[in-house]
Amino acid sequence: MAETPNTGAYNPKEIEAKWTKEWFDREVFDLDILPDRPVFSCALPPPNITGNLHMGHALNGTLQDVLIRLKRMQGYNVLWQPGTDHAGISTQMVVERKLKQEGIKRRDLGRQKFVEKVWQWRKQYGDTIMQQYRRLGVSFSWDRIAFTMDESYVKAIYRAFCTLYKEGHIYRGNRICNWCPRCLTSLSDLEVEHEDVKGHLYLIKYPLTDGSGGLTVATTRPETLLGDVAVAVHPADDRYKEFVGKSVRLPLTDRRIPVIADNYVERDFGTGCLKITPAHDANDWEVGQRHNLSSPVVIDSEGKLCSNQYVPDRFHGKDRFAVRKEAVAELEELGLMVEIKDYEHGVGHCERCHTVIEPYLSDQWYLSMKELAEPAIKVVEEERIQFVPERYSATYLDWMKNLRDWCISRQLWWGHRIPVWTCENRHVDAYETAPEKCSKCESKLLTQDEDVLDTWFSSALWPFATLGWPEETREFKVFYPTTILSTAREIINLWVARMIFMSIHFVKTIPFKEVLIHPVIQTPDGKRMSKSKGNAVDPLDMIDKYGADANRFWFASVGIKGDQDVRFKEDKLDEYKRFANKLWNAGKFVLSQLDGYTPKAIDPAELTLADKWILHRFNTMLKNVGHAYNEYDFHTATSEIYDFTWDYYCDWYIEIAKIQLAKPDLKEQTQRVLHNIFEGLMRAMHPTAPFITDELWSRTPKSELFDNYDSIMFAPYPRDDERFFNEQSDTEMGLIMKVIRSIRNIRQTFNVPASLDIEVIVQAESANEKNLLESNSDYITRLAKAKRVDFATTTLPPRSAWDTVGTIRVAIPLGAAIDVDKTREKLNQQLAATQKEFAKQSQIVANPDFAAKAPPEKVKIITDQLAELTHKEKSIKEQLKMLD
RNA sequence: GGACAGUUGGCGCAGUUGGUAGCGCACCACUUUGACAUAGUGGGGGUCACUGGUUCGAAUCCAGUACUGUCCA
Repeated sequence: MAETPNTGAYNPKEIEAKWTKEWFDREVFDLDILPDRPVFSCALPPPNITGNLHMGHALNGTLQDVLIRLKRMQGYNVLWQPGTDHAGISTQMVVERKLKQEGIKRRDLGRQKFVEKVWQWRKQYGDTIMQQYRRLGVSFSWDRIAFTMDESYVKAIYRAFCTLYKEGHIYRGNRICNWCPRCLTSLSDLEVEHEDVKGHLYLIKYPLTDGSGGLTVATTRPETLLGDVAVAVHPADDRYKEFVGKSVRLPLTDRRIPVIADNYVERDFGTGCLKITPAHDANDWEVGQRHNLSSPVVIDSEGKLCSNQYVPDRFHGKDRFAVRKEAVAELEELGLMVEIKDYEHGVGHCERCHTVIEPYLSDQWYLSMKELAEPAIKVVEEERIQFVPERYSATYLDWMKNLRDWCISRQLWWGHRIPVWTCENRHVDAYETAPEKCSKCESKLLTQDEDVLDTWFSSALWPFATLGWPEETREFKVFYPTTILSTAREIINLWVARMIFMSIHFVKTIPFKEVLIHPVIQTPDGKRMSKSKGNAVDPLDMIDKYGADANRFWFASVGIKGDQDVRFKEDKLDEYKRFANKLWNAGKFVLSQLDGYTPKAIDPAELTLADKWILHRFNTMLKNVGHAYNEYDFHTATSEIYDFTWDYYCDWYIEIAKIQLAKPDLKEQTQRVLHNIFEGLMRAMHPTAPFITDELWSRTPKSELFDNYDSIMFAPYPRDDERFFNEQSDTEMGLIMKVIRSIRNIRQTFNVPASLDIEVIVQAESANEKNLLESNSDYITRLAKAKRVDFATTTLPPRSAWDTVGTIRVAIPLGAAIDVDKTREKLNQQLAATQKEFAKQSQIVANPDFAAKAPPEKVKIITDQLAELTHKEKSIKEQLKMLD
């Protein structure tokens, strides 16, 4: 029924709806742990609850599902842990925006009410992406969907935090952090996107207080000069040595600031004089610390100029960018602006809202990284954790070895509130649950820290917190450490690294053994897909249009072993849609031929050449697919299956099977081969295309061996069977196929109508080849549409169309119908090609070094080819002569 | 600025130890034969980015250059 009316074409929508319902009704995805089985597990990188499924999710979901389904079929206990994270900033933004439409402001609502609103939103929309994943057919352990704000997960986070706090790894620091003036929160280094921006380099003169001239500093941010506390030069810079120790007058204010010497200054940059603004630049902060300088704040948390003694009244409360303009104008008027150059430089932007980051001096919580990083570096260096492709371990190690402390606090309301309480006597401590009294003085007057934890802090515990840690659950014992983690490369530092050091620290083991880094899907012209640019493709639209299996097939085809970037071309989905249709129709045909057939194993003794050949091809394919999956080479696995199905099974074997099925003595064995391969092919393909294979497999008759399997997804994954490898059949069929193609070629070249029965003359010099072709002439007559093949004629009729296959001549006597000029033209073309090839080959052989240095088997190949070419040339010349 | 990757017919890509360049789409021609026109059959089309090196022999190995992209600062 799953067909488009009147056409017989495959209709994926109907099949996908049917099986999705079936799978969920029967709860086939729920976790089931069976005794004495090997284990394969992985955790889905938790998507954000505000998110929608994008191409990256769909790609990564497909790759993991292929592995999970494969391992499940291979008899493993599998766990694929799904779930979402609470996405502090994003979710808060979304809910704030929604409330704003209702005219409600977050601060008016208050923290508790606001958090309630977020929970309401989460209940209504927070599962959207998980529902979208269903369309892809992924076999998560659906009964185990986790969320980083689940009660048990929260426990894990507070356990982790308190442990790190008590060990001294977490501390509070007053220092420069990345601040988003729109989100009003700090961000970690990794949440800042650096982007090249066309700006200016301003050269500003700071007059010396002794009246002996001035120093010209270079800056991209003149508005920050109000917070300057020094001008720095390089200690070895002869141009400025004499000024060190003097002071300058800060323009736009009356302040005097010193000239200092510091190695940090790059002599070649700008003028070699650097203004130092410790409160608004991370590097300046370091300089300020070294020289014991103060750090006046002149820009507030909202990016406006402060109303304080450092800022002239006229700038109070004005936006930082407005003040930049005004300051530049004033400096020009004062004659202190020496030069303004165009200048392109990297500027940090908030990853979520794209506001320009303001380096901001504030109190934040930090996780000290040095001790935690060390063992995490070791496990990758010692290859206890391996990256696939391997090159990404360098990305990881590079970052881990140059790690700064991690700012883990965020000034948000949605998230895990930092479990640190301060009592009335200023005793500070961390508590896993809300304390009744201070741990030090027993005071009952305690206040909790206002900040929440970075979402990535909770995600860092994902692989073990979802398994119930710190409880020793059964799942934890069975499935941890997980087997693989599959993700995108931009997440290596943000998430993968953090899971590794957290797992080592808390669980004393690695979180996963291999990290699979999949490619990034780009637009057709190689640009990054992004929702805001409007060039993103919605995978759900693609599933609607081409079917989930076609999409999965494409995702698998570009999997891990491929490039690091993949350009999205809709044509490719169409190709795989057509492949699904091809499979569907082949299935229809095969199933229609199985009336009255009882499944039986194949007896290798009772096979025709074509049977042996297709079994050889099938088992070769299975072997290659097995190897490919072992290496996470999804591309090879996919193309092996695709090529076997279309090029060998459909194009050749099914056509030959039609001949054999018509012969009573061959019918049953042909059914057997047709059926065995088709049934096995469904299982081989199931991990990539679960919907169509489940449908076709469910309709395929099966032997009692399969009675124990409820669904194809639990049936054993097919393995190659040595008994069916048969190279000889491959060589022999290859020759027959070449002869058939040769006849087809002649027919087309000479416009012999398909309806016209023709006689074909085949002359083979080799007795073996002759016997082979003769005993399989059925294949030739049927597939080349010949009335009869004549192997006996030694003298060819003069007006024949010819072709050669190795030393075999293939001819069709056309009599008066032959176009002599056309024949001559074709033969001359062949002659030229043969001679060209001959020249090329003989050049190789003519080189004395070739015979001397090349391995003998290679020499033989070339000399054999040369002999064949000579023969071919002779044959063509004979044919030409006959035309005269 | 540092690192990584890519460059093969019009387009998207394969090409595992170096040994006569393949696939899909598109293109041209023929075919509605009873699994499939979302198909079948045949055909045209590439000095494998450039330069140099190693080698009897290089798309393949090495070095450099150019362009494109990604990650990190």
